Amino acid sequence: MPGDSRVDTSSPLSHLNPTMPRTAKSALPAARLEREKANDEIYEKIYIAILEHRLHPGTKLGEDRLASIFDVSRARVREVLARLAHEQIVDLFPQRGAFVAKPTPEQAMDVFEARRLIEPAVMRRLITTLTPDKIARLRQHQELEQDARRRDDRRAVVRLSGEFHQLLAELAGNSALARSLRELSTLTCLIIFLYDAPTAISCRADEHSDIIEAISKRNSHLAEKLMLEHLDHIEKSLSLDTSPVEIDLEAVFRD
Amino acid sequence: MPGDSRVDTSSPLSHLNPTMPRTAKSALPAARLEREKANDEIYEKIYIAILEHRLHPGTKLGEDRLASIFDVSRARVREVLARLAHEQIVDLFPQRGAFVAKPTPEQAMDVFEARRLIEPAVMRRLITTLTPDKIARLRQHQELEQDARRRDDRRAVVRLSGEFHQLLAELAGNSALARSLRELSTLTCLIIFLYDAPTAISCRADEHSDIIEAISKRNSHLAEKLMLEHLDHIEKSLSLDTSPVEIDLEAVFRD
DNA sequence: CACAAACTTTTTGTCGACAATAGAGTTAAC
DNA sequence: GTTAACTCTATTGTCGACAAAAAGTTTGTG
Repeated sequence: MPGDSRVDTSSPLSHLNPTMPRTAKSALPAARLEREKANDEIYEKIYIAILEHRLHPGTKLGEDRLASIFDVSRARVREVLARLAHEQIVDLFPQRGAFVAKPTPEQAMDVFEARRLIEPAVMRRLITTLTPDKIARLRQHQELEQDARRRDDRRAVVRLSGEFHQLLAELAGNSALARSLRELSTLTCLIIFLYDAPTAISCRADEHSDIIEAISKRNSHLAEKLMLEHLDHIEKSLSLDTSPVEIDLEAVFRD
Repeated sequence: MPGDSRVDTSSPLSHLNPTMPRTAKSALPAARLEREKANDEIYEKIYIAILEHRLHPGTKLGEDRLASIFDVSRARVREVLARLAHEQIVDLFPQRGAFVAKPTPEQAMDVFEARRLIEPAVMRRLITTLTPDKIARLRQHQELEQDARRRDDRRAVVRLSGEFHQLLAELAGNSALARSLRELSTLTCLIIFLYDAPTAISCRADEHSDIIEAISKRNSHLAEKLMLEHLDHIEKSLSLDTSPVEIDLEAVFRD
């Protein structure tokens, strides 16, 4: 769930601080969740649209435009855009508005380097804390993905591929790593759109399956190796060396 | 600079997308920066206050209160609080307001696990890209820290200790890792306040110096080892096993 | 005396309006 | 024909006011 509405009921040490609501009334009223949802829904709609490449990097997200589309006030839209901006999904230019982010090649390389560091660790942690339930959830997600592939639904494939990695991190059980990987994963979606060499398909179909297999056999070494190869395949299929920030028009038309 | 006002002038591929401002007029007008600063300033004031333990975890941050303190409208305060909330520095309870975050022991352990993963990688990267300028900046920061120690300014010491790790990540040159580490570092400040065993001092004085020494000698192996030990020392000085979320009052007074 | 209900106060959520600025279009001058 | 300055429009930034909800207070009852 992306919209992390932190209605955290577990507040430790609350007895120490008089400013906290004392009577922690267990589960929350749920009535307000509907209110909250309003904002989260429009957040998620934009988020998904971007992940699925229905909204291209660089496109402007005008406040009034979105406000009338979702039939809410601009203030709500503004809040959502701020959230997206903080997650680096949109760039916010002061006095100019919000644009879907366009990670630079440098950023892209940084993202992959970070993923190569974090994801093997996620594999290790996931395998040491593995349960049948977790394997089931992975297989379940894998079916969704293969379904989308069979339907040739490119957009869903891209999104689900990203979500697969997020799911791995979530199941691994380290909130900090999961948080980081979520951001890296969404950025990767943008990067793939911007730099994917048109010939190559972003993710080979069975690599995720292979990884799940290695996990379910608790073969940590293999799982890490497959993950690294998987990340390398994705990065190799990109052309990050091209188009350095500005095309030198003079050079193009010289002589 | 915490307030990441992304006035990114480098927009690659902008020629591909007609919705982007074409004439990228080099450096930005600077007049608006003063406007921006207004918000960033109040962000940073609260941020620093929390890092320095002048604002304790759990304290309520009322909007009206802050608005009159900083003499701005509530809307500005709201925006800043949203930003802090996204960085997990404050918890935002719907319809109730903003409170300085109180990471749970589980979160705390996750944070340290993530740091043990990321920071050695930061050491490696920093050393492979080391320049005299970077060493100078590290030494410079180190002096600030020792100064604060001499003055016995505990608050500054805590903050500067955290910033040291952020500086390392920044100098290492990977934006994604730097971003993650920034969050982890600020969370660590909160964690230290909540769980520091009162006997132990949070950071031994010379550990940072030792790390800088290892870096300047380009001894990656040693730097990584020292960093891991440093993190272990911090974590060991905490009592994360105590106070599990809720004190069982009945058990306390039973028989 | 304790507990519960109703009322009051305080605080947050939401919205619409106004001011300020950037970008586009237009006109004029060279 | 190209460039420069100016105007005009559309969009963002900012604010104050109103509505809704929670916390605090008072009152009444067992």
